Amino acid sequence: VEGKVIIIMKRVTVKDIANELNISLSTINKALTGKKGVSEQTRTNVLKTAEIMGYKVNKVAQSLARKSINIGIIIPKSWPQIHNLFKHGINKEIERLSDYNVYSTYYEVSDMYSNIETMKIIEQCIKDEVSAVILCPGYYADIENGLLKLQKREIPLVILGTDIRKKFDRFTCIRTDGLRSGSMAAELLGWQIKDNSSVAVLIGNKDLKDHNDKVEGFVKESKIQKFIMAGVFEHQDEIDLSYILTKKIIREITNIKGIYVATGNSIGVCKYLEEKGLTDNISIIATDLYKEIKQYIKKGIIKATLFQNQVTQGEKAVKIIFSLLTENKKAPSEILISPSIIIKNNVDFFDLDNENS
Amino acid sequence: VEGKVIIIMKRVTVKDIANELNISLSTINKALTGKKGVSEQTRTNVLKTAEIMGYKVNKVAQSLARKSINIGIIIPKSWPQIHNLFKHGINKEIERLSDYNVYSTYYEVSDMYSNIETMKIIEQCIKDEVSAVILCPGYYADIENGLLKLQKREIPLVILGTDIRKKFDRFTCIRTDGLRSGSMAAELLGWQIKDNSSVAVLIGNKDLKDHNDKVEGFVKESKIQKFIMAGVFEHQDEIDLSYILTKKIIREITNIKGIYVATGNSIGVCKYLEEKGLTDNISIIATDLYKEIKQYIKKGIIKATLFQNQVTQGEKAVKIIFSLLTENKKAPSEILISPSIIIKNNVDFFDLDNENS
DNA sequence: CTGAAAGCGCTTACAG
DNA sequence: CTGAAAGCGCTTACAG
Repeated sequence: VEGKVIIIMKRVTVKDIANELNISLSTINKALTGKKGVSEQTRTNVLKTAEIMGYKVNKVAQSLARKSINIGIIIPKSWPQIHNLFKHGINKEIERLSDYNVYSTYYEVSDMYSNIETMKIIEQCIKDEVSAVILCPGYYADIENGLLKLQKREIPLVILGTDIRKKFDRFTCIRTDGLRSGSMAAELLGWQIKDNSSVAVLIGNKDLKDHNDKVEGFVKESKIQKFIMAGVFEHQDEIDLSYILTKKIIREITNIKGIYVATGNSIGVCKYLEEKGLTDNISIIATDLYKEIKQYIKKGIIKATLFQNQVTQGEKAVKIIFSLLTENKKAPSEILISPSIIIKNNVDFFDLDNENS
Repeated sequence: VEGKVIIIMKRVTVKDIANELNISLSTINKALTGKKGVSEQTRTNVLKTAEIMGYKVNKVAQSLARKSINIGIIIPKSWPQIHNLFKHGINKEIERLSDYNVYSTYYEVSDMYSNIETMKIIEQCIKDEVSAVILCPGYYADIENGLLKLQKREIPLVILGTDIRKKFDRFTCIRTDGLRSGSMAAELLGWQIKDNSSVAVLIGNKDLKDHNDKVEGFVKESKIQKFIMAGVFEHQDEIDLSYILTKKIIREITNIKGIYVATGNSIGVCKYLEEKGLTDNISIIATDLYKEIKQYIKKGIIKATLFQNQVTQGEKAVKIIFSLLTENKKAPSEILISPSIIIKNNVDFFDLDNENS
């Protein structure tokens, strides 16, 4: 038939290389995987020949033969609404890789501020000889020593949802793009409110780069959208605090028409506006998605939310570790993903208990 | 450490079942995979024991041992802007499964209306003994006979982007949820235009269920958003036609403030409005994403587009076929996915040449 | 209908 | 430093 295109991958195997060079399989393997016990000359030779012949390791055969990969996951017990999403993504991908001889060990820390505890757990991971570590988000500070220990043992690390200042080899941060998230919020808000209205932004903590990025992106786009940025407020991810802050904002800012809540903590804001009957006058753009937020979207109180795809982040973390460990494929030190825009008419697609992508 | 949770998958293998029952491996295999050459009693016994012992086939080992899987892909040569996205998704997933002994054969048809050609190609697929078929979108009619032939030979089929009337076993349609897409478009438009403005909808063809669904969803939500639905127009996915239609719409509909283009063919609309300097007065919600649409979004002429995630659809198609063939896991006959909302500030995340998810 | 053997492409002790 | 052998968990001819 005209237009038929067949793509068959003629496999090049270690055996082919062995035949080509008249060397044993074990030597080939040592050379290819960087293990000791081969002369530098043999190694170079094997590597070069493999390259020329177009050899690519067959991960399927490899995982059948090698030892297990054990991924350690450090995760705070607090705020399960969000952390369970990461967990779900991680588990989903590990499940998918279970035939590849991959499993996981979970280590729980009490809350998002547990630095000393986290340090201890990192040491435990090392003792347990985990193959890699995934660190779920928290307000981490002073855990640099722990990271250094992982670094020294060449244990790969992926940090989810937050950034850390230091960049190490074999360390990757995965999070949403804060700058873009902020601009997206302002763009959506701009469709809904008139020029020269006032808007406010609520974030968790002014010390976090991610939170500041969101503000910066928002401010930039708000100039284009022609509304007035009336202030940034810290709610420390406490519902009560955001409730009180909203009260203050409503009282003090004249002509306030929009609020952008840049973390998942938007419930307090909605609660206050609902109680005071102000929901028709003020548009809320929220962040992330869980049961309560879903309800506020359906009621039309939250107009849109920027979902940070925690499930996808969790999946990516496992994928990155797997290709680093099996193919020695290095990931960039920072991966910024795009938040998804969720509105009333697509919120039901995001069934957080099951599938998310 | 407190809170440590280890999950180790103790593997149950065919050997374990063989030992348990004192039967040979080949008999176990025949029973498990539904092949001929085992007594019904043995089969039942094996199946029951496997169930009880929690046996799950190791796909890694399986794919190392079995014959190749060859997926046939039928794809129109026309409109590469969109079809290349499907192709990209399919290739990406096949590449990921290449270690699993999976490859592909592409069969090209001239355009989206080539029914006779498509029929011939289906027969060619059968001759080539493909393991499964993926059919990329077109305005198919009268290809039912071909589908029946696949059905008779138990060759799984996945149809992308469109629906077919008949439902067969082992057949799956993947496409975006038309009803929701329509409502989403209306919701976004509702943020941007005043109550009682008029809006119009452009679709490809009134005979297609998918296109009608979009209209239906749009009409439903437009009542809530309080704007007036002034008409539905067919553009047959021709740029020229949509250009002329837009002219007609502008001339005849008073107070027109919004246009929803429900297929990828929005370029003609933008062109007309841009030429006549009407882009400030009329909001456009488009569908899908390619270079030209990207540019119109950046210029602010298209306010938002509902991207139908063709790449994801392609990936899903391959995944479905793979689990059907290797685990006998049946997929539903219809899979509706959610379109992604793309606006000015997140359009750059969608780099269609590389990664899309 | 049932079973013994070889092989898929790799890795891993172990011996030389 | 180099190599021969066994094994990961399955499938596939082939023989009985």
